[in-house]
Amino acid sequence: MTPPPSADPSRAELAAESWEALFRAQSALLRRFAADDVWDPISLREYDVLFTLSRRPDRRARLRDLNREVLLSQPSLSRMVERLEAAGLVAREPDRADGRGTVVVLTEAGAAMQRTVGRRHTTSIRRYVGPALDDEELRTLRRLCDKLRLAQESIPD
Amino acid sequence: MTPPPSADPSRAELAAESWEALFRAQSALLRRFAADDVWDPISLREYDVLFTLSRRPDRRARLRDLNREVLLSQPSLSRMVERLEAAGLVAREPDRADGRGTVVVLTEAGAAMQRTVGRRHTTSIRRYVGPALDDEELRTLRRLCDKLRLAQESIPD
DNA sequence: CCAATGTTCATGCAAACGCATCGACTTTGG
DNA sequence: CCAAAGTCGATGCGTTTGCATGAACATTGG
Repeated sequence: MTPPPSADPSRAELAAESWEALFRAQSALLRRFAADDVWDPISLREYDVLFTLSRRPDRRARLRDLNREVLLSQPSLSRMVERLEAAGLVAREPDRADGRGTVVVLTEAGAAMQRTVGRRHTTSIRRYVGPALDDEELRTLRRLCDKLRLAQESIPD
Repeated sequence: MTPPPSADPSRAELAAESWEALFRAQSALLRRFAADDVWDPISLREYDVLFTLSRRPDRRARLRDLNREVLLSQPSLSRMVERLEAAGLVAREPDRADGRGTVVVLTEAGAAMQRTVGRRHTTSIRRYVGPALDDEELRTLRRLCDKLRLAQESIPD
C-alpha cells in the first residue's frame, strides 16, 4: 500500500517538473535581458566571467577555478580570457605557486565594465523579476535555488 | 522616513540575488547533466527542441512558435531544424495556412529519441535534484518559477 | 630519487552560433 | 484594389564553441 520512497514515480515527476520550470524561467528571463541589450558590448558569458572575478578577493582567480564556476569548456574559457585580455579587461600572470597555473586578474577597466553592465543588468532584473514576485517569494526562491546548488557538493559524481 | 516603494534599493538587491541564485543553480545542474553524458547523441538545445515538439498537439509547430520557446536565434534554429531533418528526427512541411511559414513535425524516430534521452535526463534529475529538496520545497520551487515565467507575458517590452 | 601518473593550460580544427540581409508571402490603409 | 509596411524563414559570413590533443609542470609511489 505504501509506495517505496526512493523509487516513487510521482516524486521523480515532481523533480522533473520543478527542473523544467526552473529551466524555462531562466530561458524566458535571459530572452528578456537580451532584448534589452543588457550585455552590450560584451556577451552574457563574458559578463559572467567579469562578475565572478569581481567577487573574488583581489579580483583574481586561477583559470581552473574560474572554469568551475562558469558554464564553459576549458578551451573556450581559455580563448575567452585571451580575448578579454586583448580588450584590456583582464590581465594574465603566471601562478608563482604552481608553474602550470595561470592567474586571471580583473583590470580597472574590466571592473568598470562589470559595474556598467551590472547596473543595466540590475535595472532589467528589477523590471522583469520585481513585479513577478513579492519579497517573501523572492527570498524563498533564492533560498531554494541556493540549497539546490549547494547540495551538489555533497552528491557524488 | 518611509523609502519610496518602487525605488527601494534593498528590493532591487533582493531581486538581483534571487536571479543570481537561480542562474547559478541552473548552471550547476547543467554541468552535472553534461558530466553524465545525459544528452548524447544530441545536444541540450536539440533535446529542448524535440521535447518542445513532443508536448505539442500533433507533435508539430511553426518554426516561429518554436523559436519563442527555445533560447536560440531564428537563423540558428532554422539551421538546427535542417540538421535534425537530415538526421531523420523531424520533418518540415509548408504551412498551408500561411505561405511564409514552415511547420516542423517530430518523426517517430524523433519521438523515440526524445523519450530515450528524456529517460536519462529524468534519471539525472532524480539523482541531483531529488536529494536536495523535499516534496514541499520542490512544489514551491516549481510554483515560483512558473509564476516568474508566466508574469513575463504581462510585463511590457 | 626518479619514473609513472595526474593536472593545468594552450592550440588545431570542425561544428554551431549570432548578426545582417534577402526573397517570398501576408497584412494594412487609403 | 493595390501600394506600403510587416512577418517569416533561409543564407552569407565572421565569431565563438567544444572535442581531441599536446606541452609543461606537479604529485605520487616504489
